[in-house]
Amino acid sequence: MPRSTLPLSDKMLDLVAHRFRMLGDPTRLRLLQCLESGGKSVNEITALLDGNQPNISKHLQALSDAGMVHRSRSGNRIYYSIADPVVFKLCALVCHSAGERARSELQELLTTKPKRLRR
Amino acid sequence: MPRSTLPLSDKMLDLVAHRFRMLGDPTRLRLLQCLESGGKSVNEITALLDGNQPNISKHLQALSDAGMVHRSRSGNRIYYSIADPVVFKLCALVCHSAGERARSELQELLTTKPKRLRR
DNA sequence: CAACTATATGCGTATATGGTTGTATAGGTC
DNA sequence: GACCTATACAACCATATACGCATATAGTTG
Repeated sequence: MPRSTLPLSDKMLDLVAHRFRMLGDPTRLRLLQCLESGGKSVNEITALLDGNQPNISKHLQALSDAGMVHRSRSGNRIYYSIADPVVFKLCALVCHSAGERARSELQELLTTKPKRLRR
Repeated sequence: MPRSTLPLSDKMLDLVAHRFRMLGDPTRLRLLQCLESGGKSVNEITALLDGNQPNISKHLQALSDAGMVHRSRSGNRIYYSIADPVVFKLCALVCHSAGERARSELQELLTTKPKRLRR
């Protein structure tokens, strides 16, 4: 019985990959970012992000299917909200890591190719 | 940090999305998992994962381009190794979150009927 | 140089994904 | 009921991605 979590089962790998793929699109990241300040209706989101409604709706549904946002109806509209704030933690980690990498790349560029770049 | 990190710039959004997309494929997750115990040559990885070499090589290159693995040559072979262990933290977070969701979904299935917002 | 090994690349194909447009459906209002 | 709004769905196109095969490159050894 696989007790250790690291050698993930194939199903778990697919599941995890699917979640990462959900985060792998700028439009969806924008959506999540937009929802961080609180749940919003599709209309509000569409206006805020300046996108077209069907596209927004499709991405929201994808996120909803993945269980990353929660939907609830209120009269005529449907409100979406963050289902699991862990996404922001993930983003923060990736941002930090990406920043680190950019910095170290810059460093390498500066040391291997001496250029007069002042800061 | 001079600025708030949350309203990400478009470029940063693309970069973050790209990194998430790199993690959004089961084969690449397997690759990373395989490298967690230490750097390995393409040959070793190919054997361990029972995949075909060109495919493995291509995924490794993608990961390398994204700065998530390191390459180093030793004689005839090329060794790949994890560049940033943050990927495992990310995976752990997603695994935990996905597990939570699966559990709550099961719970919901057992207690209520599937909700439908349409039709 | 030839032969071998290890890794990378190019190509064709199947599939997945994102975006746009048009339309259908649910709820609210008159 | 007729009509309006908000949202979802379907069909389509373009692009991206993953894979497998064949082949090319790089290094090593005889």
